[in-house]
Amino acid sequence: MKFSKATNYALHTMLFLVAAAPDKRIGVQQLAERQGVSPTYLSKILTSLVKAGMIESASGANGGYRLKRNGEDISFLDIIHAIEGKTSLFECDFNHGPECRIQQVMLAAEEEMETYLRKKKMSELVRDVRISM
Amino acid sequence: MKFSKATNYALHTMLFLVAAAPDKRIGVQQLAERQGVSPTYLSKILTSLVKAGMIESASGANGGYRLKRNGEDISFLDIIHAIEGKTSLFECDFNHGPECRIQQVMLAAEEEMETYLRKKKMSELVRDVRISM
DNA sequence: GCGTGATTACTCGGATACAAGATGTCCGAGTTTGAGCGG
DNA sequence: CCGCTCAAACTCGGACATCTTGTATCCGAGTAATCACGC
Repeated sequence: MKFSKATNYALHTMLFLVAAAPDKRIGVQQLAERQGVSPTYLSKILTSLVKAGMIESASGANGGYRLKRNGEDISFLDIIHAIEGKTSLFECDFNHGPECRIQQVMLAAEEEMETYLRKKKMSELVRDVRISM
Repeated sequence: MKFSKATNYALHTMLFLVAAAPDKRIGVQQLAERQGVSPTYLSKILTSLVKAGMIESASGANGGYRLKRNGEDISFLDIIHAIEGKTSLFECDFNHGPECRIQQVMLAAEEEMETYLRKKKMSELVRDVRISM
């Protein structure tokens, strides 16, 4: 039960893109170098974000990634769901009646966390990005 | 990013122990059979709960597991921490200054979930246990 | 009846096996930009 | 100066390699209750 490193990479990349000029494309090499990851691996991660509709990619020279949606709209939860998937963290799969009380508690707990992450937008952090990155 | 099956086994076992007569020892075979797990594997999981001080084990004939602490005191979080460990779910390990804003947000989100799970006690579910198990 | 030893039922812990997912790497293919060259 | 071609820079996507973690099994060892037996 851990968030994957890929999620960390995705979050940092998104924070950087939101902080950068929104109409500027940024190459995956630059993004990767900044975080110490291989470009191809980061590219694979960012593909998930493209599919989720948050960013768009451009091939060719001067290609790269660019925000598609407004930074105000992108929440932590959006990014996490794009990388980790949207299935719930806990699944009770043995059959002791239709609903499992334990399952219900765990789902409610998860919902607490998600509510927080849904409200937290990327743009909130932009002001501090130059200090913390 | 998923809770392990072991956590599910541990939660269900604890729920059963809390619901059972608190002074009665229950063999691992009975507990395992009820959940469709092998006894040795469940035994390994329960060892973690013993080390956490929630239950105690007795060897030999008529041995088994028994609650050590009061069921009222045992929260979901206690059990989850015993199985999954207490390290935080998110760790930003690259060095861009002492505190990472992303890390802070993720920790706060995790804390939201943990607060809920800390308040939720096993004994709250006991009333429904015969229906839901 | 009573102690003593053997048997039985049980848990404990380490070693091992297996599967799945996370984490990366490699490479060929496609795409866009821009430079160079010939007219 | 214009248009064409070609090379360079770049991303994309699939295939593969590796490592870690979760899941589970097996087996020998230890332990406690109980049974059987002999005194």
